[in-house]
Amino acid sequence: MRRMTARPANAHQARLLKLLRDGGPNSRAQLGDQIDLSRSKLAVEVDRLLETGLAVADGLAASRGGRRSHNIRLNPELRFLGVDIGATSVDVAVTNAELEILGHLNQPMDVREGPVAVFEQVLSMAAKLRATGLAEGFDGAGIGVPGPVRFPEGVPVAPPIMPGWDGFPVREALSQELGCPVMVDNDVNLMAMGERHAGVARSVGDFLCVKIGTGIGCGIVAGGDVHRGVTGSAGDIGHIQAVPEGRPCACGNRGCLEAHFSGAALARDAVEAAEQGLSEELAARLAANGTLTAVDVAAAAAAGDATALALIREGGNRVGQVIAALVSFFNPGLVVIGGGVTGLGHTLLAAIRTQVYRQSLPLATGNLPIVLGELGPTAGVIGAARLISDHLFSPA
Amino acid sequence: MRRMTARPANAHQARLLKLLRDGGPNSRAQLGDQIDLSRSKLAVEVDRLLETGLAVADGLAASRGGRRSHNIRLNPELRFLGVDIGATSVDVAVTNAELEILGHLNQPMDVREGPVAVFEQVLSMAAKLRATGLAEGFDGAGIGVPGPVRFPEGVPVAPPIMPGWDGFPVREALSQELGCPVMVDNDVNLMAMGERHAGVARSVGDFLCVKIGTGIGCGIVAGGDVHRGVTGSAGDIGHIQAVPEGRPCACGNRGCLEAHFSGAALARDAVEAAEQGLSEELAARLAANGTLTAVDVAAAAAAGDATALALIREGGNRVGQVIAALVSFFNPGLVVIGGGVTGLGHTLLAAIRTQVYRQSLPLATGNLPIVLGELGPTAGVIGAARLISDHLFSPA
DNA sequence: CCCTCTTTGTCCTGTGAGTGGGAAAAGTTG
DNA sequence: CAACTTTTCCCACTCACAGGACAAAGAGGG
Repeated sequence: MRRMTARPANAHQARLLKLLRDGGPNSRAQLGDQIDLSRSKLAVEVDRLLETGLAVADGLAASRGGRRSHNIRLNPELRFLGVDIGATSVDVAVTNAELEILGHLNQPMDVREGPVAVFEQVLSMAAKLRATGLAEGFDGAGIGVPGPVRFPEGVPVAPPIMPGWDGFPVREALSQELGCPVMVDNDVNLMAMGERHAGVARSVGDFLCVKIGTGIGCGIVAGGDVHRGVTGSAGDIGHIQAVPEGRPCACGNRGCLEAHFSGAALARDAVEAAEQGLSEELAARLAANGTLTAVDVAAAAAAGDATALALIREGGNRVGQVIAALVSFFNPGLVVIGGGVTGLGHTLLAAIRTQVYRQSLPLATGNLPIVLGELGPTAGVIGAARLISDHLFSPA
Repeated sequence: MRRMTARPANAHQARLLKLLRDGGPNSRAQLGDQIDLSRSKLAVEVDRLLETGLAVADGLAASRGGRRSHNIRLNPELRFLGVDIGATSVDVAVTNAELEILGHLNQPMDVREGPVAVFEQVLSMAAKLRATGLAEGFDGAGIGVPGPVRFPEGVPVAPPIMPGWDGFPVREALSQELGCPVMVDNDVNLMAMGERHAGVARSVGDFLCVKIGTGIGCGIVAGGDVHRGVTGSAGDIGHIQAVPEGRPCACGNRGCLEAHFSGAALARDAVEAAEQGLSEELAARLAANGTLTAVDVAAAAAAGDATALALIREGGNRVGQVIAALVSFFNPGLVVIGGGVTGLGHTLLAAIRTQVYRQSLPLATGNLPIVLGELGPTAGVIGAARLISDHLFSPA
């Protein structure tokens, strides 16, 4: 099949495509209810979408008391690729035009191997997904990278944890390789977009999405749009000082949040506790695997291990303290916690909530839910698909 | 003269009005260069503005090499009222449609006296300005209050420092009294809008405006728009914890930024230092006036008093630490420092800069000016006038 | 099964916004 | 005074869109 090359010709068509994407198949009449257009104009625009192949007819809709309407849906053969490059692993997924995940692969991998090696991996994963018959090609791809991105150009800038990526033309290179349009963004921003599209943040216009993985970052959504800042580094909260004169951090300062709590810091603390004999549970796991991760700490905590619980609580307090400051500043309507350490679950959440509710003013916290992300590892790839579909479903 | 009641009938007219407001008198041809409309259409819309009296003809423009053009300007009889209610004083100013200040009054006053007493004062100041012949009436008024505001309704909500104002229908009451449209916002947001309209932040789309007066607040401008948060309390950074287990604050917590550095805290510290005999300069001023304010500290510092300088530096460090966190989070293109304590000048600025440049990542601080506000006490009233003019110069 | 009512889809025309060209008016420059 | 510019006014033409008329298709009642 030839890939779709059409783009909406005007704002109406773009609007219709987004309605179909977010609301699934719809009858012409239902579309008419949601959009402010005369029936004649609507019919013309829908016909154009059918002509260009962006949408297709899909049988008859149920009757609403009169003549039955024809259903319209986005072309079911459209395929988006969502790529979420984390610090230690890559997620690649294929979605249809409604951003439903049709296939999803995850592989451990170190970003520090550099863009060339990583993209080789990504492309082979994409090829594997294609080989299963899920897709014959891709109409667009969204890529998330764990660092700041100059958004318009799709180029990482000065990424602390991924040297070698600085200035690498990710967007252009992948667009060339995949033969389709590509958009690049920070992985945390994509997670926020994912949760907003299909997760807990559906229909919330102002919220924060804190991702605690190997590092810590924060997606900022203001007025429905992602705020990226002037250099694309907005949300980079890992190096906010959480502890005056605290631990040294890789960035050269002391007391950075990331140095005190993150997947990496937690693992280090756990190993230390195990070696000092503070926790049998952790020691046993260390002996078994030779190493510890956040998952081990979560398991130990679930088993009631006091040391593990204390580690989580202390970390939660640190993060909560920073989030409390951000809540006072930003006054969001929701805070979503996501990333690798969400396995720590309720213990972590409780510690964070305690800090935030205690330290921020009642007006800001009064009706502020602080919840775990709903989509887990798929948030990033869904957000990536959403990014490119937003781009492609806008007037050219 | 009857007040203008016309409003722009469409987006083109609104656009033209804003061009005339921000760019001053302009010829039709110059307007044509700035707006994407055919000459014929432009002529029609300009004529309508002239008909409704929103704009007037204003002589001939200089020739650009051919026939001379007629100048168009906003009706010079339009008057906006800008009101900036601070914790301890009120500013009231009259502007023309181009937001130039024609008259400005300032009076000490305590907000805690409640809305009725304050508005009596404001109305009498407005009447005084009117009596000078500057205005025969007002076409709109913008009001800034020192606390969170539910923006669409123009009602203060749960303002910590102004009990008695909670839920008071400021917008409606003043609209009734003044007989013109009124908009209400947080005073810090208005300061940000003022600096953006006519001060250092001209043409900066993403910046923070930190106002250090009796308390501390922060105006947030993202993508050219003020971010107010879901409950209108965004930017309320005075109660972010700056010192773990620090001084008790009126809010019930400990270590709030505001408890450690603000006009009020600085005055308290200065008195304490004077009484302990740490500073002759401050002691002399205390003896002379019976009290000390930020102005005294500034004067003492200017005279080289070591204690005063130390107080300023320490305060600057505290604020700088918080701003550093906000810079990491928000990634602004500019930070403006304003409010009553700007008299502390370079010493304060240097302390803040040091902290921010040290604690935030280079990508965020690389090209980040941190400067004093340019407009001083007029920022608030200009912002207020801007607020109402933005409202009135939008399609109805 | 027939009749009426409702909903959906199509066609057609009127309207108003907006564009673009040309001519007249009003300048400047040499 | 002639040649050239710029502004302004006027007019015809295009285009998007609304809204009504009408046909098609189905539901439901007698």
